[in-house]
Amino acid sequence: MAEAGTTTPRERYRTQVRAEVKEHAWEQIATAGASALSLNAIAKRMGMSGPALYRYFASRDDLITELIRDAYRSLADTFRTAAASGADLAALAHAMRGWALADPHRYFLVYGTPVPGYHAPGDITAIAAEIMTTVLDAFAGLPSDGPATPFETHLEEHRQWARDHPASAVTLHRGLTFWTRLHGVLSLELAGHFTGMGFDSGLLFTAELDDLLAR
Amino acid sequence: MAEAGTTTPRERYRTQVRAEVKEHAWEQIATAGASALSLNAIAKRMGMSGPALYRYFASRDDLITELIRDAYRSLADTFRTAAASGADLAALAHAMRGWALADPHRYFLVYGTPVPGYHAPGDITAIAAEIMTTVLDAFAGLPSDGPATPFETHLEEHRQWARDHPASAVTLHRGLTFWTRLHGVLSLELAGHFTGMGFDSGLLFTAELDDLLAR
DNA sequence: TGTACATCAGTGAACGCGCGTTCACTGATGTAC
DNA sequence: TGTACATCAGTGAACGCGCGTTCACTGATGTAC
Repeated sequence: MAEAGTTTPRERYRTQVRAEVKEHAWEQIATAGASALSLNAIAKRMGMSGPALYRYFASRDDLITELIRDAYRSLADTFRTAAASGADLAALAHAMRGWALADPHRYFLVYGTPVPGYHAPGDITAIAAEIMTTVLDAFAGLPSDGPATPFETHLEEHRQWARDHPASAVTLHRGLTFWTRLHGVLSLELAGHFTGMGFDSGLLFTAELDDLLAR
Repeated sequence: MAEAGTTTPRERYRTQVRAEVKEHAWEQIATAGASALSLNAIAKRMGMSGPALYRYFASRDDLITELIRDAYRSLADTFRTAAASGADLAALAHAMRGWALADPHRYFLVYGTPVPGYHAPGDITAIAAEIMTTVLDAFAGLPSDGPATPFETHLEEHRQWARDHPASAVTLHRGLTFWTRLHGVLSLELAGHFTGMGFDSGLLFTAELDDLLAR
């Protein structure tokens, strides 16, 4: 029997094949969109028969869920790593932009058109919360002066999502704004709504960021 | 022969069936997503055989393109109507929010995850430009003081998209910011990324709008 | 007003396709004694 | 070190399904004289 914490050759093989399936899945998503993802097509590309993949994923939905989880995880890790190495908000924002541009299909799998009827399992929701926490932490050091706005007053009593976070309502608002503004530029840019307009969307992103931090 | 500008019964019938097909198409998109849209399924729902629909739409892609065109058109009309009745920027923003909330699937067909390989025909691009023009017009009356930022300087020489619009670079920037910030809140809200967080996303939207107009 | 013809909506059969998934099976790899 | 057994990866056949699209055809509606 294998020691605890050791991997057997079979386990390593399994892990490797699963990873290879996912790689092909991402390729397919990039080529034809997530809705065209097909286990049979992936199997064919890998030189295997269709049913073989059922040794590795319980179903097509199972594979997609795992891709979504990986996508969330990779953003959370990007943020955590950046924050751990002392990144400020600007660095965090650029890390996010880099993550999104590196693979737009991955961005859209997380933040794009939702699939009707699909509900993410709880652990994915937890990762989303982790991401938000990183953002709030990054704001925690900044001074939050000025009178509270109506929305911030509202947040005082509607902060379930940040129940365990010590940030003030003003900070929560700044965190949310950070989040929505970055997504505003990124989602339009990645979906191609700026193509042909002529300006550099990277500069627009930076301008938004500057405005955001110049409070 | 029918007089010019008159419609024959047959023409009226055609128009009506086409509209009915589209209605069922939207229902199907709402139920299972745009990728699951199927001519055969629509035909069945209408009590017709599949091939019958080919009298009304050249292909499945043709139908989808028309739905996208209709979606763009309805937003453009919403804006135009609002602007024509003297709406200010706040009213324009709320009109947009209303349009998006009235039918999230319609919003996502336009601003959601792009379909790999799909290129909108020229007339659709023209509608998108019309929408942007309405936004810029609404900003035209406002004072645009203060020193130009780096991005605004960039816009001076990269304003192909607003070639025919008299707005200053500062105004162009404000128009773009208006656009990205509203989409930032709306896209996250509609995709459900705020569900369970506890706050009222309408108030966040309004807060963004207030900040935007309080320059 | 009636007849001959043209137009056009809709049908049913058919083609070829790929999908997800199940099942019984083969053959290789690992495990226990 | 060798033998008996268990585990597990992968196959091929099969099921049932719905898809987009074409085609030859029927029957109703509209048009011309």
